[in-house]
Amino acid sequence: MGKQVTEMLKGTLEGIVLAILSGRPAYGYEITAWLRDRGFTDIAEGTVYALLIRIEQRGLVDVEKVPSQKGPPRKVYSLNAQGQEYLEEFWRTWSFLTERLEQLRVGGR
Amino acid sequence: MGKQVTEMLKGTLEGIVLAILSGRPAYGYEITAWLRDRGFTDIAEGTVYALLIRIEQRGLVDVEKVPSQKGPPRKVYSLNAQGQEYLEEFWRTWSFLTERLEQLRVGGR
DNA sequence: CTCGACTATTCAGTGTTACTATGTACCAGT
DNA sequence: ACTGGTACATAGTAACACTGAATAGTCGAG
Repeated sequence: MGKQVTEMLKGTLEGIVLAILSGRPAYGYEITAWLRDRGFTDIAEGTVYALLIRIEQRGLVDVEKVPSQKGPPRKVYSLNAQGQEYLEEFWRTWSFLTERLEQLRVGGR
Repeated sequence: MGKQVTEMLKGTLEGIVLAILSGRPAYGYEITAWLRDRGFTDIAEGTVYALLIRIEQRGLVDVEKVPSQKGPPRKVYSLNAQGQEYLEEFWRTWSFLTERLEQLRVGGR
């Protein structure tokens, strides 16, 4: 991908991760793999972990340490009520943005 | 608006401004007013000017100083070929992002 | 049993971007 | 002159993603 995506991801990557977690609990390595799978080829691992710590400190997710069969223990994150609320706010903001952008795209004026 | 929009705008505001300029040339004050009009209520003036200087230095726009009837001369920006190309790349990146997000929104998985 | 491969997390340092808060300057109408 | 609207610029700050590396556990191959 390119630098454009990197900058565009600011603010949205957080929503993406929260949206993933709203479907089911997940841990960092898993989320990174998921993103890579979906075409976000150059999201650094470190980025995801930093983001997870951030949303944990803001109280949007609950964390549980789960032993793994093949590696160090996983930190499994799940969306809590506050996170759910924040995610809904995220979708509203996202809708607002996409609407404006769509207008610009077709109208160009 | 809120903090969420602020972060989401990083990377997209640039595209928004370029998209505006693809419709017709415009100057900073005008662009700011346009944005405010469209609901981007708390985009600071300074932000737009800084952005314009950035894209000018990257060679995406041409600039012309035009005297104004009511104030200091305007710096009118217009999209050049390189900017057009960059804008198209922006739309591709944007499409990629919206597709993923839309999938996440409906699927939640 | 050691080495490499894969799993899994963490962290220090950097660059980009938008915000806040000013400051400068020009013009019109009173 | 003074005020208000027009128009641009800039210094300092905060947030976020990236780079690059370090740390650590498990497993299979040689």
